[in-house]
Order: sequence, then structure tokens, then C-alpha cells
Amino acid sequence: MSAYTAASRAVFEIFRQTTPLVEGLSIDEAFLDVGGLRRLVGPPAEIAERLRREVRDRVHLPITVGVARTKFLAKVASGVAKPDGLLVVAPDGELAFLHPLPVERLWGVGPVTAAKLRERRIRTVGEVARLGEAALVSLLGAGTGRHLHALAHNRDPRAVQVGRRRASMGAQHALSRTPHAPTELDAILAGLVDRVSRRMRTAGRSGRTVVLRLRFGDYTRATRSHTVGKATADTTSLLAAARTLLRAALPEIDRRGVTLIGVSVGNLDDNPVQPELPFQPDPGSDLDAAVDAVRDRFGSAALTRAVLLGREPGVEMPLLPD
DNA sequence: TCTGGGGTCCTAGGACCC
DNA sequence: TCTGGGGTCCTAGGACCC
Repeated sequence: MSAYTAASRAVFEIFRQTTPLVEGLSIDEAFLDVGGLRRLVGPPAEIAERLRREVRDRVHLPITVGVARTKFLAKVASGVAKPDGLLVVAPDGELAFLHPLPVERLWGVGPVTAAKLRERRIRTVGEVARLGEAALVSLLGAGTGRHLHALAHNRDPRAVQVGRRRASMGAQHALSRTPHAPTELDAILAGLVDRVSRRMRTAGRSGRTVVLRLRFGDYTRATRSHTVGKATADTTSLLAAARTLLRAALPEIDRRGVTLIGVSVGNLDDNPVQPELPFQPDPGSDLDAAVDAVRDRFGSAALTRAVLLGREPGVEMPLLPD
């Protein structure tokens, strides 16, 4: 576990001591629902100050807190208050706070959407709100248009969700623009699948959809996916699926060049154990368990796939006995 | 500035089934 | 035999987030 991960866990622990209603958003962001604590603990602003103090004293990190009636506005407030700040948006001052802000503050507005809005001379959240839903939908499509219209009026009915589980797990590797031989790409793929499948087994997850992510020489991207009938966290099975996808993409890679390979597994399930194990064991599950055990004890470099030998820094070709 | 790594959500078309 | 509607799943792409 990295120092960053350890600190993140410690901070989340402090959050959970304050309220059980904690929704992790990323390694360094979370929503806390403190609506029920007003009588017992005090107003949200006081709770926020206390959280900042505790994290500073116990984990020695600054945190920024945004307090508001909706998740969306709390996130905007914390974004405005960064770094190491606290901003409380009172219910009667929501739109006065929100409307002068630039459109980029809206959750879901990135460079593409911002550029489309700019073309219509829309620069602030207030201008988005005044534009009206129908005009936004015709400009940005139904999904984004309705979403932004609601946010611009601070309409965000989503509650804080506890215990949300990850929907996919993946790993990727950036490459130089020089040509790469199929064997080299295959070795990189094997290393990525190895990393992802191990993470899945550690987390007790298994998955059905293998996604191969490619970025070509011109930095455009493409994905190829394959879904199997039964969820697995078995390295051999996942690698077989990934290899099929890579083989099919090789002609295109050959033409356009490749600057990134990624593998992720989606359709994640909570049950990595195969119920019919005594009769139809996964071909590689025993091997995976043995490899995981060795790595748990001796570190992740202790064992590697033959296809990777001599490619990863720090991994030496072993001396074979005569 | 351009090009690191790990994710989420939405949309759309096609296949398939009833 | 053909047509139609509705639903689900899979695949692919795109935009966005930290």
C-alpha cells in the first residue's frame, strides 16, 4: 500500500467516525451526508471545521470542504474553496453563488461542451440556466442538455450512496511512437492482464467483459471488447480473451501505430469462487492462487510470466539448473 | 504543453428473443 | 409468411472526471 493510499484510508476512517453516510468518489474525494447530525453535533459548518481540524491533527494533511444542500453544489463549493479551504453555501444563497461561475464549474462540462457553449456566447452557469432546457437539448443532446439544465438550477436529487462498488478494473501502459513488434505487444498485454487479475482476486471480484483499449499513433482511441458467459478472475482465461482482441486489432495497429495499450475487466461480480469448482475447475485458478501466495510473501517481483522475462526493469532472467 | 494512469457515464446500432 | 413492437444484451465510441 502506498503512503498515498494509507493516508486516504486514514482520512476516510475519520469521515466514517463522523457519519456512516460516506460515499467515496475517488481516492481523495468523498461525499458526507451530515443532514441528520444537526441536533446531536451542530450545524454542518461546525462539523466541517471539526473534520478539517481532525484530519490536519491526525493525518497531517490539509483538506477542502464544501457544504451545500445538494451533492453537486457541495462539489462546486469545494472546488471553489480549494486548496485547504471551507465554503458553506446557505440554502437561500444557492443561485446567487452558482450563477456567476464559469460553465466549466458544472459537473459534466469539459473542453468539448464548453467550446459548444462558447460558440453560443454562453460563459456562465447563469446563462446556461436562462437558456432553457429545449435549447440546451438541441445544442448538446438530450442527456447532457437535461443534465446541465438541472444542475444550473441546482436540481440534483441524488442521495449520498454508501458502499458503491467499482464497476470495472483495469491497467494501461503508454508506449513510444516507435513501431512495436507483435511479440512485444503480447508481452505488455500479458503483464497488464496479470496486474488486473491479481487486483481482482485481492478485491474478491470477478468479471465477464474484457476490454482492450488502444491509442493509435495519431492519439485517437479505440476499444474492443469481448463478453464471456461466466465471470472469472482467472489470469489464463482473461489473457486468452485479451489476446483474441489484440490479434484482431494487429492489422490496424500495423497501419496506424500504437501509443497505448490498456486492459480492463467490466461486468464485475462479487463472487470470484466458482461454485462448481470440484467438477470443473478454472484451468488457471490453482496456479493463480499459488502465484498470489508467493507474491504476498515475497513481493510482486518474486514471480513473473515467462513472456515478460527480461522486459520489466528489475526482473532478471533466472539461472536454470543444469 | 501534449500525451500518464485509473476510472465513470451516456449514446447508439445491431443481434436476438418474445 | 410477413410485419411490428418492445425489451435485453453486446459492442463501440465519446466525453468527462480525478
